[in-house]
Amino acid sequence: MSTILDVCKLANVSKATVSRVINGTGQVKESTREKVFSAMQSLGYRPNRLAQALATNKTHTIGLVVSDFDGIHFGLLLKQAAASAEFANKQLIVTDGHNDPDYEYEVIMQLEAQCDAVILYSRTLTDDHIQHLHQQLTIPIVVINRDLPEQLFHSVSFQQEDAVKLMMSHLLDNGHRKIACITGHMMNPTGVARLNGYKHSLQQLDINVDEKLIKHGAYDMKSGYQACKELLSDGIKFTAIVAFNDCMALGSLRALTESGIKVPEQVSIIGIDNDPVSEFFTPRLTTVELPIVDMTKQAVELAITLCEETKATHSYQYKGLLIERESVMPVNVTTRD
Amino acid sequence: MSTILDVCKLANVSKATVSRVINGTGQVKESTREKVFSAMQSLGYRPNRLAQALATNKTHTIGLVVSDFDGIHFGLLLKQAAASAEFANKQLIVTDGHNDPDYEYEVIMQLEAQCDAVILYSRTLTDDHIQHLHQQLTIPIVVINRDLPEQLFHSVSFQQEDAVKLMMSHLLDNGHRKIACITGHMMNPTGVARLNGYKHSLQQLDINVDEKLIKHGAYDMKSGYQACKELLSDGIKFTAIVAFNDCMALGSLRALTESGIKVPEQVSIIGIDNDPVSEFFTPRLTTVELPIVDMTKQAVELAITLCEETKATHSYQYKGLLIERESVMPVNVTTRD
DNA sequence: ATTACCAATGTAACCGGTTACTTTTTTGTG
DNA sequence: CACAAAAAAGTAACCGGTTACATTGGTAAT
Repeated sequence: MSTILDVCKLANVSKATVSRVINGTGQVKESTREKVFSAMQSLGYRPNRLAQALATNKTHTIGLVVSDFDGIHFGLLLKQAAASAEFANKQLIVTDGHNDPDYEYEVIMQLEAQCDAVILYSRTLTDDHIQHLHQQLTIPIVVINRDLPEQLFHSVSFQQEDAVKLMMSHLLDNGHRKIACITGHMMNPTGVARLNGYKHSLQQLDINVDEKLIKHGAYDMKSGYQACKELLSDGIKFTAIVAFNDCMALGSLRALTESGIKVPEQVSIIGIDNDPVSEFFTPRLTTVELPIVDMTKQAVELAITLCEETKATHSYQYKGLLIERESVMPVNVTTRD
Repeated sequence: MSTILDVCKLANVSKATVSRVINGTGQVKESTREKVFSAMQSLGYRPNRLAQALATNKTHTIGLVVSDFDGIHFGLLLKQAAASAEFANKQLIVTDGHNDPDYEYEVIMQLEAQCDAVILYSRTLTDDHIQHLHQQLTIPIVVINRDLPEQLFHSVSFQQEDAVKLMMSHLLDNGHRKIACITGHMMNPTGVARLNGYKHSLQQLDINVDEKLIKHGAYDMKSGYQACKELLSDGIKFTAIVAFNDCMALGSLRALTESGIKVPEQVSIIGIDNDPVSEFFTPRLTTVELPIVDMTKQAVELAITLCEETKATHSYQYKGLLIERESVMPVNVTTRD
């Protein structure tokens, strides 16, 4: 690996001049520029980014931290983040927190010297953790898909409660009253907000919230499957399931199918996310879209903006959109009670 | 962000001493060690990794480059890589190549100063590209899931052709003779090897290879879906489909279901990967497992080993394992011709 | 021809660490 | 108590760049 000194020797100029050529700064005579260029060329020289970063205190890198690499919208999120970052000529470095808040906290603190900004998609950190990070870090932090108590940080969030209300309305409009609910983790605000959406929707119609209809999942197919199995073995009647993401909805679809229960004829299912796989199951899953791609794009753009200007708190909020497919139908009169 | 100098002042010692305390090297009196520790503590000091890397020429980081962030085994791969890296106390930095060989090449070259080793999971780079990289780079590179022409590089690979032969045997054993094939990209060795597996399996039984039964996909559900639709609209008879990954198998399952064709009663389907979602479709997909988790673990361990000792070429090869579920059944006699 | 100015380049300090080498302090021994 | 050896701490160069400032040389104006 050749260094700037090798280029200096070959082109017979000083470090400063080479640096000027690399960065296109200052005044350099055309002939020397060419000399330097061809020296760089023939050496296959590439400036050492670490050294550049150290000298300039600019890394041209944005960090993306997710709680876990098999997270929910993971694929779309990463893909869009990578695309947006490249578009802005920034390096993206992606890390996960192994679902461990302490580790995740440490990872982020470590990232400080390596990034100009951090995007955080966390489901394990508490609000306090994030608050602390925000105070400690000298680089901006953009929190994505998370409801913060107040608009203290830069954030790109989603109207969680309203989205669930949208799901519920769709079911309620179709005559469903006994609606089972498969939630996500309850330690973070997202799960709580969504559950509120479920409960409030029922309460608005004076329908009793039956705790036995609520099962806690972990956002993956298996837990959706298991939650549904429990629901069935509990022997409680229900005509529809709201799942707090598509994966769990699809897991429960499988559980129902296995038990010989027809979807949507006997039980309707609605998910949230609009996960790309949802369209390929039979029946195609009705869902509320969580526009993770747009949100990610926004988050990256915001992060990049913040690298240059540290302005006031920015925050953006997105909302859900119902995507009707085939997993919901009007409640079957014979099954109604 | 405090630096080593801040610690020096507070603890009233020199940089060298602080450095010794940080790294546990050299002789330091217990009392000064404590002094330095508490100074670091109260400042919340964290050594700047960039500076450390520059000084030592060791980054304690391994780079993972994938061609595209929605790649095939992507989730499992990243998760395992992250876990293995953390276990060895290495930082993992993940980047994608936007499916563009030139960009990917450049990304890898850029990584040189930032990593001690690179793991490459590429489906866009040609063998020549990889060869070049290998020559240019001063850090070791481990190629995963890719058949290299000769054992020139460190690699963790998979017996692609044999795996497809395994799939084919399973179908052939079940009496299938008209077997449609949904391939992946044909510009890289994996696709070619797999297609050879398909053709050779047939040839061994003196069955004609009918090019009309071969459709090219792109390893995602949509392309599997489309390939199958084409197969159907072409009006060619087939009793089974081999797809070169589970996603495409599941896409074709959907296409068949949509067209009212029963799987496996009328058409059998077999995939490869053992993608976690395969179990949740109905029927559960029969597949050949590609042990990506084990392979990844091996690759990371190899990469880490190579950071210390640059030894002879290591290579590991894994093979497929048939996982029988419900998407394959003996050919229906009435449909046989 | 002198001066002034500006373009082109070089010098050296700096970013935040590590480390070979040197100096100072402590300890042990006769 | 003197002195050698060992332990502890400091000094300064270095990693590979950037950049403020200094220097050089050429050109136009006087």
